[in-house]
Amino acid sequence: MNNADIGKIMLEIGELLEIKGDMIFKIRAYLKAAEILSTYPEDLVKLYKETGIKGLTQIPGIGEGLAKKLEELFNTGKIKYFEDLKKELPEGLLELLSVQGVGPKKAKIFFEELGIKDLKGLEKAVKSGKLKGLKGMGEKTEENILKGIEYRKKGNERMRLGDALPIAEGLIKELKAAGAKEAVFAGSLRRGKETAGDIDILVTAKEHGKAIEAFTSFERVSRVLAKGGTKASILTKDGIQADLRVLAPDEFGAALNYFTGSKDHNVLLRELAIKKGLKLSEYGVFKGEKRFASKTEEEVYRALGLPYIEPELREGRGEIEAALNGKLPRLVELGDIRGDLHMHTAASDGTGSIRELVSAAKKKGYEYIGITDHSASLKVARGLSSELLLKRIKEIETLNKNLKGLRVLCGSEVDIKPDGTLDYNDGLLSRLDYAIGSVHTSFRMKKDDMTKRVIRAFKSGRMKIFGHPTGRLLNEREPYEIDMGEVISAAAGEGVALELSASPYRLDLTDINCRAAKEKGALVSINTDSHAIGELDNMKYGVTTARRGWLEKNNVINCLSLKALLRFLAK
DNA sequence: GCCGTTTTCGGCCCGACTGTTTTCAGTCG
Repeated sequence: MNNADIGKIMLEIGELLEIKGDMIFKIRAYLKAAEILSTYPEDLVKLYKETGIKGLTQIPGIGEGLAKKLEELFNTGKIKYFEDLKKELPEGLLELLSVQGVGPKKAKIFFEELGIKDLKGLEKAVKSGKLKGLKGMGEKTEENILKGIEYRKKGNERMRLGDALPIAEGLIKELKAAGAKEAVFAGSLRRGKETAGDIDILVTAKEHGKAIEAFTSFERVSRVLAKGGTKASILTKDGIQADLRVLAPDEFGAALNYFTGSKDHNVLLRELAIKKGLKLSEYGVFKGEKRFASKTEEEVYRALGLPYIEPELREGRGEIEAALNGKLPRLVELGDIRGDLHMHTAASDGTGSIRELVSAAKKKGYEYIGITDHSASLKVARGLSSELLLKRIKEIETLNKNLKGLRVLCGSEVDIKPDGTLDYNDGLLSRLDYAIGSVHTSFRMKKDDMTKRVIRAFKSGRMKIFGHPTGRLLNEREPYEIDMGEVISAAAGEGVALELSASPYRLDLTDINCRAAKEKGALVSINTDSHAIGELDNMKYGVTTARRGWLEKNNVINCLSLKALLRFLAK
């Protein structure tokens, strides 16, 4: 049972309690716990085994009551309270909550009045007109629920950051061209989250109507969902929803803060405001009726006695406490990156040549790059034979002699075989500048075995970077089972850097694991894993994710000078 | 159910919109 599973159980308990109509604050405690537990950096089962119930109550948001339920779950695999709830209310009701416009109250009415137990039942009931006559439900409600069910069926998954960001930037550009004074995106996109559910855009404009008109008639619009005096929603041709809000300049900062979120961050800010006898809303910070901060985000934070908090940190994961104590990290920036240590050429499964990569890296102002084609056994990616790799070492040696301002390192992305050995022999590995060890085969190993496999490779002393550590592909493939807590500790101990793959398909390490790495003293290497020249530009996504993981320059090996990096690799 | 420069009780974020109402509940972000 991993943390995500545990969080899901807490979520389901909370939602069932909502439907049941239990105390709102009890419900909130469960929902909050769900959020905290599912993103908790340590393996919770392990934490319990090592520290007992005390360790669990150390987690903010987990008190004695929840800790006991967790204990029961870990020991028996079940929570009686949850099982009883499920007897009372069918589990299928939870599906209903994912339909836009259906919340706990409606779900309860559907169950009690019509015996609806799941989504299918709801659809049938709507279509046969059974909702009419229920309290508070008319034609419009029926229509909306049907639309909601259709939308949900389409499998509207969240869009990857790398797909959503260019669309948002495109919309911003068009809005500015259409006369918007300021135009920015907010929401999870601004916080740099790995996926976005929609695109929130805020603008200030002289004429509100004009901005709305422009927004709803862009080329990329496929459908206008709503259009009013100050806001509008569209569906783009890429199938993502974009919401526009037009604001007065003097409320821009407060609105930007509010619409950037996260919800948890906002709630905590508001609680802080209350403690100070103030009120915070999307219109500003108020003392009584009087508004005294709203123009810029800096102003809003200052009014609450806080320094500016970077959007990537606004997840309600301790950033406000850190801000209060003057302990906010100085987050790594794209400009701090001095090189890219993971890229492929046409020799294996890439498309470019070393020379092309060198020239592109020079344009970025990099001091070094590492060429890391695949190793021999990875036949699907045309991994290099030992002979070819030896040739490659010589080739790069020669290249470096005539190269100014950039050093090319000769590395390899070496497969970690199922038994934990590396795919080239020791002698050959020792001649490389470094090796990235990666898992490309036998993804379905048991958690324990996978963890041992990787740690054994760490202990070889021949790999300096652990490539895309969890193997996930966003929206496509779940991570393989591995105990990241243990892996991160081992990485810190063995001097292996954990890769943060900047590929928008991976972003692996996750933000949460980055933070755990920082706390345990493991270093991170932010690499693009480029297979084509243009992919070198993906570095920004990696840096964003690193920032979400609270990483600073000194946590990242490719922020080191060449000299310091070589020292790290030689260790 | 959690939590404490409001500390073991009594708090727990704020506002808009929608659809159904005739003053508001439910849902959403």
